[in-house]
Amino acid sequence: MEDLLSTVNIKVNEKLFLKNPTSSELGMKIINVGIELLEDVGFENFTFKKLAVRIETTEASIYRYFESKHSFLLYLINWYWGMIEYRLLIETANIEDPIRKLYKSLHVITSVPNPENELVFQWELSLKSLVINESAKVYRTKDVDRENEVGAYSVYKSIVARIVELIEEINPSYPYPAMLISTIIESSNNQRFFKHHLPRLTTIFSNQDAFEEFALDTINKTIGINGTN
Amino acid sequence: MEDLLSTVNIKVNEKLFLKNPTSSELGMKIINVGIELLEDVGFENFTFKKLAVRIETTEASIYRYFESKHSFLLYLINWYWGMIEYRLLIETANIEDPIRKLYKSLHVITSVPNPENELVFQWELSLKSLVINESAKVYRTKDVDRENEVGAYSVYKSIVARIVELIEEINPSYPYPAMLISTIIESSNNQRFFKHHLPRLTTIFSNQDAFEEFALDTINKTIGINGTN
DNA sequence: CAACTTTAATAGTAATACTATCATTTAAGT
DNA sequence: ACTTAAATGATAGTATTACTATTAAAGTTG
Repeated sequence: MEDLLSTVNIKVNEKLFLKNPTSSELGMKIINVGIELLEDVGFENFTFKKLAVRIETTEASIYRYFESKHSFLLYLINWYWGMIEYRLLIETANIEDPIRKLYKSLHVITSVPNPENELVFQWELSLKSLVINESAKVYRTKDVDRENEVGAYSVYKSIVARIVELIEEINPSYPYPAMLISTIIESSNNQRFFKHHLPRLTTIFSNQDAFEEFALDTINKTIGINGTN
Repeated sequence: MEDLLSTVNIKVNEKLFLKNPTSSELGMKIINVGIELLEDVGFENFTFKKLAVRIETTEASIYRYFESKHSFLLYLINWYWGMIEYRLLIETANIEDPIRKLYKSLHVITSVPNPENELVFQWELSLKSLVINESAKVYRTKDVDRENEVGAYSVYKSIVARIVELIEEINPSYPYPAMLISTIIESSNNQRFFKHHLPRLTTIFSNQDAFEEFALDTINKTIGINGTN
């Protein structure tokens, strides 16, 4: 698997920025250093002022790209989803068996990149922890509906729809495919957060990724796959 | 079931307030009107200033009770958890069969109060929607660890632990009880939020509570209960 | 009714979340 | 090389937020 970012560029909904940050050096710096700063201080303590200082530009310049720190976060999360959707596409392209396809999809969606492996793109790790730590905040605001109208969540929805189709192919009588898959996606982030901060709320195995196992076990049992994966 | 609130008073960790709001009229107003205001404007737009105006007091007076709006939210969520723990205790007290006990517990934890039924306590509905809309924000901050140290999440953890025990009694070989139960709890809030704002991420049945069914189905299948509910 | 606690009133501060203006640098086209 | 446009930098300013501090008034208790 080669470097996706350098070859493919992920399109993000144009309503999420004022000016495309991937179109300029400053824009790219905002993204790169922004992810870093978000990781360091957390969303609530993150300000464009701080970011401006860190990349040696001005607040006003950043505001030319993004309306607010909230839409900046939304942009980053959407970039992440876009990347996942792309990976979903290419990494499952030549798999015929819907069950294997589902397993692969689950892996793409829920796994955490292993720092020992080659990274698929530069800020893969930071972005993933950003998603884990902050993504739940992004849609739980009074603005969801407005944002949803301009398509801010359509990538997320289409990822869910794609997996729902797979589940329906495997077991058309399972009644809750969308619930199941969005539960797994959200839980992936939750449980990984718990693991670091509230370990008694989760289950930890020392040597392997408990969440992926749990997800697989849950999916298998709920939709009724009894294969020997 | 009589009015719990009027007879029992839910103890909330003392580190979560500067002065116990249940000890005075103003304190109670802060809670009551605070819940209302939070529901109206959402956590990000909520300020003590606005609350002060609405209850005709001053910002400074509110700050005597709570350190910040974040700790106010944390207090409310903890009050909610405390209430759930209490209900868990009394509503499952005389159930012997661990499976029935688990089902009842699940209901207490995940159900949304039906406005057509008698309410168990006054702000039951508002508080529940507060939990649904805002609770994910409460622990996903850079302060979790510090707050966790002073016990801000112990009620939540003890609720999870209680259900984990039940699951272990029912099926000692199920490997992920804590993950399963915290997933269900978090998902309960998520899915109900999705239902209102991002319906394509969830499954909706017109005539019944799809989430409770889903939760039951998932629990039954994952831990291996094949009874007839 | 004195002592004490609680609240109200007012003021003030540093930081946040922006918007506006204008000068300067850089890049792109002819 | 020259003109024009676009992007950035520098600076300033505003309303709101998230507090803290001080003093006065009101209510409560012993």
